[in-house]
Amino acid sequence: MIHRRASTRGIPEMNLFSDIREAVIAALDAMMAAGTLPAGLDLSNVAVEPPRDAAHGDMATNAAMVLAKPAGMKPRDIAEALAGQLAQDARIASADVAGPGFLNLRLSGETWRGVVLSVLAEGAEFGRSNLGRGRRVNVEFVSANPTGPMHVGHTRGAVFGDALARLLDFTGHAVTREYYINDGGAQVDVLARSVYLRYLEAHGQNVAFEDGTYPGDYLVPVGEALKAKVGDAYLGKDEGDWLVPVREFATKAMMVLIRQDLALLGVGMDVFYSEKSLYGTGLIEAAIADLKGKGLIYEGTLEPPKGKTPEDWEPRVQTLFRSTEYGDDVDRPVMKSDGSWTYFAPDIAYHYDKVRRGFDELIDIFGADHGGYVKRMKAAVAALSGNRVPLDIKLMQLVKLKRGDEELKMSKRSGTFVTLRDVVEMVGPDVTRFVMLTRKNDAPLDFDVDKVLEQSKDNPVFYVQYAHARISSVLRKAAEAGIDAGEPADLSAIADPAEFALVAKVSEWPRLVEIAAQGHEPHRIAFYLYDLASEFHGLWNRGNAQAELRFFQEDDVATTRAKLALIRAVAIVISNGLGILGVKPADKM
RNA sequence: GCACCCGUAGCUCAGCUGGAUAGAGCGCUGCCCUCCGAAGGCAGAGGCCAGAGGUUCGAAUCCUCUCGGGUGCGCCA
Repeated sequence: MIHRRASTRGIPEMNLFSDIREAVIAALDAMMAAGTLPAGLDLSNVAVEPPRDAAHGDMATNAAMVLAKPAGMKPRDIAEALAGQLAQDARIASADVAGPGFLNLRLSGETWRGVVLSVLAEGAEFGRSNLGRGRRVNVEFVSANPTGPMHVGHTRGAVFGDALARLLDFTGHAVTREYYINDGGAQVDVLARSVYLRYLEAHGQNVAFEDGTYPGDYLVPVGEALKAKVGDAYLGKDEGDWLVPVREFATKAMMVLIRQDLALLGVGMDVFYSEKSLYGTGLIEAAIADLKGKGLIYEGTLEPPKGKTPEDWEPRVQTLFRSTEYGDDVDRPVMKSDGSWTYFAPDIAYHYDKVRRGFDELIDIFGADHGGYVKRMKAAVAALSGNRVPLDIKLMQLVKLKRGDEELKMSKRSGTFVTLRDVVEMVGPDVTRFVMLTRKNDAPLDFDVDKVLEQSKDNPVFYVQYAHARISSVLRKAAEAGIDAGEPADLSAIADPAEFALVAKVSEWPRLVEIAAQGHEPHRIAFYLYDLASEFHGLWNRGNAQAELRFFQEDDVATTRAKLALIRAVAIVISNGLGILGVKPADKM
């Protein structure tokens, strides 16, 4: 029987690996109590994992090897004794010592059938856990400058951040999704001037887009809207008369655009946080004062970087943050020599505010070109929070958009780039999301718009969706035949090793989710789903040769119902996994 | 010059916080569709895990150094 415990949310959590690990720990405790093992051993390194090779059984524990040294015993002797102790557990069919001291466990058929029932009972909750214990996590992502529509590069960060947020939510964290609007710097002035040119254009004037303006025609309607709003009020006026209101108008328009883009992907934010809102409220000053109070702000002069001295380098005194105290390579300026803040200062203030809002953990998702920024940001958060709040920064590598061998290049100068909207319109949100998550964040990603639409095995999106669709198809067929798949059936027809192997894969799901959540690695979900789909398709294919492995058994309702339970469990996991990735499962292809 | 990321099969990449004989897809080779749930299936070849030391019972994984690729490096956000 499967041991279930209630989480603090009252949700039953079936996690076979932690269940069996508990059994192993209990057995080791019993052995210590009986004197078979020395008392007081540290068991924290004892692990129960799926073996790499299925021939080694269903689960393996390294207990004997980890404990050999502290116990002063031979690994194999410990393993033998542990095997004897575990033999009393009804869930464990056999325990064999192998290799240097692994204990390979084989679980009973009844255990696997119990897993199927648990999965059906938990349904959409299967795999959900209280790992995070309600800790408050802030995930800041996208944060694209409000100067234009989102492009492919932003898409990856958006999908990653959203999937990570869903993953953390699924594992019991209280997640806030946040977008930092960089509306405080020179780039929004450039935006304002560009919109002003479009505004002149809307009034029938001929304008030239020089360097230092944004020539993209996505600003044409913004210029027209501005005309509709203010008429000719800004015609022939000095920049000083219109810059501020146009900037505000344009930024607002861009954020509407960006929200629409995010919505196309199914990404929603809880908070949009304006950089500009930090100025004039004393927040920056307060953040810097906080650091100053800790002795981390001083006036000083930086050394020129060796080997790459800028032509016009002159030593100058600046206000510096002693980030080297917290592992950075050099101290960083927070104030320019003219007394205005550097971009780093509002960033410090922003993170200061996040800490003050009471988050237990911060995650920032940046583009890879911000790699040089990681250490100072971590230093700032460590200093501001007194090392209380961890900050994890995920750097997103580039996306190379391709169509076959042709690379779809983008050029910011000409104003032509492949937008998020382009991609979503070409392949759809689900495919976009899944593909963006089939690589680790720190590995570059090739996105081939032809390949991702291909209906074949080497396209993971299709392969996973196809598995779900096949299951739906069998369930439809069963329904037509009047077979009720709803009630838990007698599952004794699930008995083939190939079926157990599929259940074993299903049983890994809660563990996999935890690993992915702890590492902030949503890509693991995508790879797992591919493995699971592969296992399922494999069983399906074996049904070609062995009719008794087919899920739908013409004249045997009891057997069919058992097998339907099995594949429903698979469908539940696929559906839950896709849910974390933000992808809708397909019922037919 | 310094910092960060990366280096795994011909190609594109996984590798579950240190486990057993390092995996998948593509490509390649050989079998397999009169019928069966074949938008495919089975099998095989292919690896000095960039290199060298170190820690450990045990290293692709941790540490040090070297080589190679990418990114970044004081009044740009």
